[in-house]
Amino acid sequence: MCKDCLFKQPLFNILNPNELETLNQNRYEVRYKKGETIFKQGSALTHIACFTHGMAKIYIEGLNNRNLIIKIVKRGEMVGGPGMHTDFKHHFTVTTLTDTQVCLIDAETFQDVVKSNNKFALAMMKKINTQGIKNFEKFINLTQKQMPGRIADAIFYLSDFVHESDHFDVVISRQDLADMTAMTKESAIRILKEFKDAGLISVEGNHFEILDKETLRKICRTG
Amino acid sequence: MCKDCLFKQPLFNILNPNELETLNQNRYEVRYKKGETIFKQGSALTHIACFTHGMAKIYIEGLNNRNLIIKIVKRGEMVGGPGMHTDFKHHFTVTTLTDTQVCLIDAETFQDVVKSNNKFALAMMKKINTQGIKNFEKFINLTQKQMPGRIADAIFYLSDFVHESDHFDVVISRQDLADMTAMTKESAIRILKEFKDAGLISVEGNHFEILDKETLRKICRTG
DNA sequence: CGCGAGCTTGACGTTGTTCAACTAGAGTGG
DNA sequence: CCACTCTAGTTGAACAACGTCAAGCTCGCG
Repeated sequence: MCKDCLFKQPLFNILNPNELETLNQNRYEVRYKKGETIFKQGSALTHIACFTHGMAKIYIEGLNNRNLIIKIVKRGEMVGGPGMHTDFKHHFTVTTLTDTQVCLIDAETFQDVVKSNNKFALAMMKKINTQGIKNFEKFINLTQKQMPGRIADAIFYLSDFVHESDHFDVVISRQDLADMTAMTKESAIRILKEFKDAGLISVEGNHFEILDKETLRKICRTG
Repeated sequence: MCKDCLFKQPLFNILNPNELETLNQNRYEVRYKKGETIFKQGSALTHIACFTHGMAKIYIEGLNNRNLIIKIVKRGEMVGGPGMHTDFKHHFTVTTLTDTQVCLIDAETFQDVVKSNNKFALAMMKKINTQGIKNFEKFINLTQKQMPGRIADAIFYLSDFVHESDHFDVVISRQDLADMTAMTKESAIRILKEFKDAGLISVEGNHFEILDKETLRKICRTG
């Protein structure tokens, strides 16, 4: 039942019981194993996903088999995409990083609710625009910073947003880290080593630890 | 009068006469000379702009005085930005490329109309998401293509969207071209020269002409 | 014990930037 | 009308950043 869901989007509290029940009637739960694909870029957008367990990476499949990871999603988050209300296709691929459980809500039903509740529509717009602001920052990060700045950004993203701790075990591979920062795996590894040698971070396999937040933050700012 | 405006967004046809009149009551026209700034990044988003004459560049002010041009707007287009419905700040700067005339519509009034008319709200969402899809493409263009691919993209953008012709006089400087493609002015010039020497385009000062569309398109795709 | 996937390292080549010099044209004042 | 200046554009040489390729490593797993 959506109304009792502990992991639902705060957004859904705007809905009245009827609307929430409508969504509830048009959803189903699915479990994915690590590495499975929930949405595939180019395929039809028939559902939106709400994460109740696990994590996934959202990435754009670009040129020459290169990917660009734009976001890592976790419990409580909702994934629709810019295909919603437009061409109803997926413009990115979503692949799980851990075993994952999601609720898939019918996209048409969802759009009906948006149409019927304009407070909800406004909140959705706010959500979309907030993502837009983040994308602007990402543009600057990816196009105007050199590799150390981009890796530092990624480390803070993992620390502040994904794992919410200064020391954490990453769920992503080195290749994924490279795909977040628009560089090659080898380069990403080299920068990590530089940071490690400089005493900014500690890296042992998948365990990361931020040691010198100040300096690392400075590298973020200066690029 | 908005209702008689020849250059208004098709979007506004969704509004009923009352709503359109509300906007009409809360707008004013402003003329800008070439090079003037309409919106400044970081300042308060109090109005949205509808272009009735002229052109402008929308760019993000990034690191070390570098800019990233994300769009060129012209007559008939509306500029709000992701600050709308969120923090009500501008997240980019808009500077005119020619003498320009715009209608500035009060942002709060605009939001009231969005709230009251959910068909309009949905259309706005569609518009925002369409821009989101374009931003995704831009991510790939800027991060996964080398300079020739990026310049070729920019040339097609100018040809297909801005000037709508195979031969045109650009309104932007070489520096602007560099800011569209995330490279230095010198690099942009060099690539233009390469294209010229290869017989793909003709460039005389500000006059551009696409000579070999096929090859240029191929450069776009392969990066 | 061996296999394979992900990780790491080094040498090398390419791509793109920096810096400095030079050019052309548009305005400005004598 | 002629210097003069200012800006945008152009070019080349040196250099730094980044990618490619190939080899070796580690560690979990059958």
